[in-house]
Amino acid sequence: MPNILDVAKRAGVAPTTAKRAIHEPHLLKPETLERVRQAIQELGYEPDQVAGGLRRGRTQTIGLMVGNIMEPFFALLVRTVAHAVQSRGYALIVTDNEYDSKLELANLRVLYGHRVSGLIIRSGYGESNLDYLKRMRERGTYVLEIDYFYPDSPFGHVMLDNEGSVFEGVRYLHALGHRRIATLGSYDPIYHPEERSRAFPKALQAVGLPLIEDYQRVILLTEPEAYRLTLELMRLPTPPTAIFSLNGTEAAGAFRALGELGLRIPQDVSLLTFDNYSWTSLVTPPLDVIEQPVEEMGRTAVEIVLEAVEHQTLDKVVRRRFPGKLIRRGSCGPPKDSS
Amino acid sequence: MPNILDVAKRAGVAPTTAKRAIHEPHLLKPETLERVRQAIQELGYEPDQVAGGLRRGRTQTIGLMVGNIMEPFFALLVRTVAHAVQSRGYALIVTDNEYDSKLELANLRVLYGHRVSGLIIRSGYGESNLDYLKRMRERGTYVLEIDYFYPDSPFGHVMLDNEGSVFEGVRYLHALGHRRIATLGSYDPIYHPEERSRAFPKALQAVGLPLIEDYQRVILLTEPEAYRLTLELMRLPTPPTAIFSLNGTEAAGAFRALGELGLRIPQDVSLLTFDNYSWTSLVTPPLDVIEQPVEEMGRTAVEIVLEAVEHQTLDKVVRRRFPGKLIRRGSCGPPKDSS
DNA sequence: GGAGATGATGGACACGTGACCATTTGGCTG
DNA sequence: CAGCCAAATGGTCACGTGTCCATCATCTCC
Repeated sequence: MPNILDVAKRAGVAPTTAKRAIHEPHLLKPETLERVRQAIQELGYEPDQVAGGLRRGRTQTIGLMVGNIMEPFFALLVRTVAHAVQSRGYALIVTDNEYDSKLELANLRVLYGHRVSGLIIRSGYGESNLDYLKRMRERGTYVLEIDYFYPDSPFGHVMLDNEGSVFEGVRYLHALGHRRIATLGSYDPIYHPEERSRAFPKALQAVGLPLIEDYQRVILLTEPEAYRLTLELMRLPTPPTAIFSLNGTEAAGAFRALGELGLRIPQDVSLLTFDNYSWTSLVTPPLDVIEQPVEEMGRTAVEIVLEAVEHQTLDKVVRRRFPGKLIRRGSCGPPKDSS
Repeated sequence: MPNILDVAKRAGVAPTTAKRAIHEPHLLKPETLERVRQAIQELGYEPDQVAGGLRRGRTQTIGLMVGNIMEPFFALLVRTVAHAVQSRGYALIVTDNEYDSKLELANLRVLYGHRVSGLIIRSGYGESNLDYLKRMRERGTYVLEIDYFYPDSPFGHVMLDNEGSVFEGVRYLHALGHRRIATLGSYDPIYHPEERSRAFPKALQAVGLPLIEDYQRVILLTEPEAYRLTLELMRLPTPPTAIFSLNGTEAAGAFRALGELGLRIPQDVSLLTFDNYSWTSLVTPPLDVIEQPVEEMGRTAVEIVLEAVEHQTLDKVVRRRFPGKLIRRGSCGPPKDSS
């Protein structure tokens, strides 16, 4: 593996001059520059980011921790972030936490060990790793939360306008005539500290609807739990006339459950969900969704992180909100009986 | 950021002793070991992988290059590989090539710059980066191909048994009575050098069916191209009675096209596809698929790579094939007219 | 033509670790 | 208690780069 010394020797210049050909080529005489460039070419030299990272104190590396790479929301986020950092010459180390704070801590250690310059994190619930994140920042990593943030978090974040989107969804269903609306999972300060479920009661209040206690259940926002909860809800003596799924993963479980119960959408029950996953437009009927601008959020996150990293303003706190977009396709309609 | 020297000082031992507490704790007196461990704890010391990587000549890092992270096949692969390498103390750098060899080369450079110990790559088509990969191997990176491999590749690979799976799919459709079967994309040595499309004519021959030239079109295996090709095929004077989609991304385009044409599955046309993507079981009818054991393939790839890395047997070539699994759900049936 | 400014190039060192070799300590034997 | 050996601990240096400071050549100006 040739290094910069080999390049210098071959070009007949001092190591410093060779390095300058890479970082400050304008300082060199064109003729010298050309000689060095040729030597680089001939040897196939490529700078060792590891050595550079050691000297610099941080690597040209960004960490991205998501909830679960399999969820299309995160897959798209990974892709967008990967492209954005690559175009700036950084590499992306990807991990997930499966919403588990122990696994999260283990993976944070790995990222810290690799001295990532920046970290974009979708933290899990449960016991907080905020202390560890703070220490990472003290030691040179810029931290930005995405999609969720810890209460009292000292870090910036990039988020959907969850409250506004829930309000919009509830207004939409209310306008269609629905009076009995259920979300798939309700708020809980510890197990489910999520903005969407938290906003739901407020949204009902805003349109003058009561919160139906029977529909309130704390669950994980996964497909199997959403499946079970949907079955339970629809078997109640007075089932909801509309189901509001809090993410696209839940929606798959709900859709499956409704299908198995033989309920027609939207005649028997309306279904609205967050996340415009591609399958939602393939099923019958295609689903009404609230789309998140995932790519814009990802690119913004990278900009914030790299800006802070390159100016070494690690304490800068940036908070950005993005609006959701309601897409109507036909899975929501007036309720059967306006009881 | 405390380093091992700070730890040594605090524990009142020499640096070497402190290092041994991490790598060879059995050499230390239990009492000394305890003192060092306490110092590590108190300082919150964590080894600098960058410095270690420099000294060692390679980092505890594996590169994974996929075609497109958004495709569920690759998303699942990323997740599996990430978990597998993390459990062995490695970090994963993820990139994609969008099946474009120029982007691929740019990203390979990034990976090489970071001195990854191993590389798992799903290469794109077109101009080959084989030379660059060979140079990476010469310089210490173990290379393993996955899902596709270059003709004359000197590297090992982990692959589906594509030919066997295509044979199984064709036998299945033939047994149902189909005589006019089309794949979504046919073989081309340069633009589409893919095992599945290549195996298709042989499979037809094996069951005694002729290859219908009218159905042979070279396309990229993407959703929009599959959508267009499906429209074209079904508008032919003598359209196919069964469509064999070569991957799950194509299947979405085909399904959409068939829906727009008002064709009923499987009464008017049967649809069979590679990849058991989750949406395929949600649509009406649920699709018959050939499932790949993605997770097993990912874990196997990691095992092969880490084994070679840790024993520094970079020239070892391992080739593994995994069988596909046909799952029947109802999207394939007898053709309308057995003409 | 000499002083000073500018352009162009060179040399030395530190980043934190792992590998290797050197030294000290303690226990046992005769 | 000397001698020896193993156990335990210590010291030194190189990995390849980025940064800082130093040197040398050339040009300008009065």
